[in-house]
Amino acid sequence: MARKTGSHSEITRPRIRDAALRLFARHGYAAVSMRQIASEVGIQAGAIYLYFEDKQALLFDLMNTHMDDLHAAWVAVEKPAGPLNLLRTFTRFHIFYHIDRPDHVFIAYMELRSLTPENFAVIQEKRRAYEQILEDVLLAGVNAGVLELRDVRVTTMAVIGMLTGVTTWYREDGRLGRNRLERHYWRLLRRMMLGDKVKV
Amino acid sequence: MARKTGSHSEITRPRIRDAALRLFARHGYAAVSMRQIASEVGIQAGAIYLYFEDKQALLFDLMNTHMDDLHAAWVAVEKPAGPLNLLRTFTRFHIFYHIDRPDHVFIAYMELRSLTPENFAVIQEKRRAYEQILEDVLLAGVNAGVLELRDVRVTTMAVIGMLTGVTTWYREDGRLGRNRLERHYWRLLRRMMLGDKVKV
DNA sequence: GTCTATAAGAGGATAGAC
DNA sequence: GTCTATCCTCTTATAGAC
Repeated sequence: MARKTGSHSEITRPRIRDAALRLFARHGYAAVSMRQIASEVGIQAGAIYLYFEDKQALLFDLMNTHMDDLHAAWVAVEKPAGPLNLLRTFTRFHIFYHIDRPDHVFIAYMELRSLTPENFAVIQEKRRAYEQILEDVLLAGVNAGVLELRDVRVTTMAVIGMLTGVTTWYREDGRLGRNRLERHYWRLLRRMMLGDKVKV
Repeated sequence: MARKTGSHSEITRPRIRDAALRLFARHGYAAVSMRQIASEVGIQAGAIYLYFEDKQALLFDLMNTHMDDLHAAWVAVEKPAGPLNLLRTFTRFHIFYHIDRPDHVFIAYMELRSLTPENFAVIQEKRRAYEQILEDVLLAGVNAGVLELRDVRVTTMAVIGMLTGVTTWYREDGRLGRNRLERHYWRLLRRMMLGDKVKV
């Protein structure tokens, strides 16, 4: 039953997404024209409207898919027992997932202001839900008496900021490999979380 | 000798800067038109060109002034003796300076990609120099045997990310006052920096 | 110093041929 | 499904009146 004749839907649509993702990340949503995106794909500007209602729908599709993929990826991760092991797993997951998708992350953080109010509300809620994952991990650690934190919410935001900040400076070909990077961050985090219970 | 008759240079120019700063922060450089900026000030678009060569010069002026002010503000801070006290002072300075100027910070981080290569190089170098301040503080702490850090550069970036991330969620009318906020962050930082030397 | 008017072009989006 | 052609609006920037 699959459509075949002359249809490139399954090829062109993802190619438009890829081009838009890269261009939006590089120059910003407002600075990129439909003509530029089309040119990257090798089609005409008008053809984009066969796949996306308008420019805003294209941006929303990129951000929304990213947030859904991020959630799904975390769900798929095997979770170890114990709050501290779980925190380590989240740290590793977050850092690796983010440095592997710098363009997605950049857009998801930077183009929130380019969304319509309705679309913004959707994305913002998914961001909140993701932050909640970390907050729940920390809360479990506190309740289990493993972590010593005065304010779980503030700590959550501090950790998210610290981890996500990696994407702003990490380079794949830089001095540090991804594994050493992750271990450094985990060392810092572990100290931060455990207080005087840490044995370095 | 000051010019007086009919000249509003000293009034209009800063008003253009203020309007542009707010609009750029809210909607992004590329999404804001000269007409919008002029309209906020109550002048015509053409009048902006009396004060700034073009739109790019306006953006650069905002970012460059911000970086210079940031450096100058740190230089003006009274520095205590001892690496740990100095780190505390830097933490407090960075958090307060940044949450007091959310629009400046937002632009300085988000609109780097909107700068011409020449202007980008200038701003990037000033950002690097600011990060160096923190790196030097940490280095002094390590050399004095007060701080225990494996990799000063990575720690610097982690701390900068954690501190600057505050601006993405902090609200002046939120649950937390600025002083309690700063103390929370310092608590986390102190643990992170001191390792097993900390007494909580 | 600010205005109106305008140049010269790029923007998003659509219509209709093929 | 993609093309060309086009509409109409908005853009940055300048010229010249006042």
